[in-house]
Amino acid sequence: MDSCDPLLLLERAFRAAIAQVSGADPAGVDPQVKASADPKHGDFQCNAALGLAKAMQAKPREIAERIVAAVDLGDLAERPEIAGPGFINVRLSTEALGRMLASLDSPGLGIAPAPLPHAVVVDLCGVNVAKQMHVGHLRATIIGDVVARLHERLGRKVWRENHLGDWGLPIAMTMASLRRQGRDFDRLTLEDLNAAYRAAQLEAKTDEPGLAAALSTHAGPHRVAELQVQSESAGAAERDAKATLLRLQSGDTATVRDWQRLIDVTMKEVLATARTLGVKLTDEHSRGESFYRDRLGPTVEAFLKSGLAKEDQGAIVVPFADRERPVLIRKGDGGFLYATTDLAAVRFRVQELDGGRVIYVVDARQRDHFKDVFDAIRLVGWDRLPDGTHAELSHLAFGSVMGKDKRPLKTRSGENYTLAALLEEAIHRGVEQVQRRAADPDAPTHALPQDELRRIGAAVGIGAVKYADLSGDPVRDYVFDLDRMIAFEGDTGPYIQYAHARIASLITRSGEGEAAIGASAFLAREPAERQLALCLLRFPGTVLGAAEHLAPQRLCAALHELANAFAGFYEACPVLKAPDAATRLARLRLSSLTRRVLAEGLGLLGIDAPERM
RNA sequence: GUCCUCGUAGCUCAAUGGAUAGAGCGCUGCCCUCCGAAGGCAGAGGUUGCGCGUUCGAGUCGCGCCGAGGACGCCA
Repeated sequence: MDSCDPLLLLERAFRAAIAQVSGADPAGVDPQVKASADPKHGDFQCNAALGLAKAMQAKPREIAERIVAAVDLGDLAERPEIAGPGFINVRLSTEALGRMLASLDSPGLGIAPAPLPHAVVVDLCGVNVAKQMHVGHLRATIIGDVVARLHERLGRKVWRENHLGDWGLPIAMTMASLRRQGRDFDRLTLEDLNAAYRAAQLEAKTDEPGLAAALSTHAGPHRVAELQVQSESAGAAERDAKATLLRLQSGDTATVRDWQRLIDVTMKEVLATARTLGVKLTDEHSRGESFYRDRLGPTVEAFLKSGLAKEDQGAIVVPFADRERPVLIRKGDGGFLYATTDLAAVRFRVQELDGGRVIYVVDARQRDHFKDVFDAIRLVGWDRLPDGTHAELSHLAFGSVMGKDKRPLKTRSGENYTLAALLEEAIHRGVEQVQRRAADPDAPTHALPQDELRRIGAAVGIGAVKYADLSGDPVRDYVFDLDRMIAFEGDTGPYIQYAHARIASLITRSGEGEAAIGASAFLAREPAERQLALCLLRFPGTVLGAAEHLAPQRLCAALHELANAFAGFYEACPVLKAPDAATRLARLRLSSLTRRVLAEGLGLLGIDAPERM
């Protein structure tokens, strides 16, 4: 089977050569082959000679000579050149480039489905029942979706787990509050739930510290009385909520029905938002906290039985050897905490979903929490898969979305932005852009009907927001700036979409059919053609690396580079006006493959790639 | 107080331990006889927060400072 990844072929060849020269076991050799940053250093370089110098007591250049003499590259490349202190520079042959491009241009685009044992579990979205989605959920949802798509593309079984906050006192409080108001549970909107949730939170604030302070500072009797009344009504609300929670836990029919109603109302809007975002998230991906309710007691029991947990000031905690802070798994009143639920969830995901890789796409502020949970899981051995191997537990931590003032994003009136409002604005801006361009009589979108323009505009607006979010290091905060995100210039989603649309348009204008283009040979002789070809051949490795390192930004950067490489090619090598028919077809084929890779890459990012825009 | 994350060009961000630290935005000057100026070419802009160490080689790894943000047992 001929690989279309030059890196793999070169690594194989150099590993053998280095083993021969150094006498080491080939399996343990790191060939240190990488793409050259500068074309004048060749297409690839092998840096292994520099590190071997000391152990072999020879000059690096001398070792490089011996590696070059030993390496068998077949017709992959000419004889490598040695440069600088001992770099080995490799320039691929035109024949090899053409052959690898042809191999890449297959239905799978060179990404071999290599289904590994065990599933991948991605915890994403993480909404709470009765709460509006906000920008924080944007990140958990779209980053999680991309991570899931990447693994699916590699042939892995992927479980998308939307771990809803659908259980516990906050939900009971909201229900109790709505019932006191005499609300009709069949006519609720998420807006209503959100208001009730906030009201319930407010009611429950006992302000006991305030009361104590008022007493100790001898505040006026009026103030003390006021605080006492507030505290008493809060106490009543809390008792009401706790009673509601008890009824829910004991399965009281009416209470359970109302609870289900709250979930339905919330999920209807969450799933609608997921559709707007182009995220693969449906009802079947919901598995909320309530799912684990019968597993919480046994979880604590298991930790107690194994001697890993102990009682401390009435609570049950799991201490760690390397830090002061223990993790609480049961409260003094017997209630469970979110760590308990997460412990039960990790166990379920590893042992019952067969998750060999369990990924939590959650806010970076919960880093310590996940460190505790994962460490506790390893202590108790619940990271062991049915076949005895250990699951990899990862927290893909992401930073906050900020406003231009570098503070958490607010609307002009100072309210928290709902995700729905944010997306609506993005779509509006995208449609505006597309309509403005369609006004140009030369634009292929000129004669398109309005609803088609709106569809394209929505793809641009949503693509802009998603790309901006995905193109940076997830752990860092970023500033939400629609003007920058939606620009057709620069490292943006619309830029890549536009590059894709332009290539599609170029191919259409050529008048050549898919069959004629596909039958042409690949030719990459000119420097700009070679650069484009090398960029294309990097794609399979990029997808693999992005999945392995949970780094969507790598894929973004690769697509941006590819779009740029195409611009360079287009500038230097006439396509439609190529010197002869064969060259014209060959360049069209290179263009066509570029378009496919861009579309595939955007697809992995969950971003639409319109043919015209 | 303890712990975690992040400090790279004016701004937003890249750079599996490799050659002269790269893009984009913004700025200056040129360039549309491939389709749609997505851009191309040239230029200005850097002590990679500071110091010490490991290494043939450090923006990258280790230690210590400085700065910003965050998390810290009975909320989730």
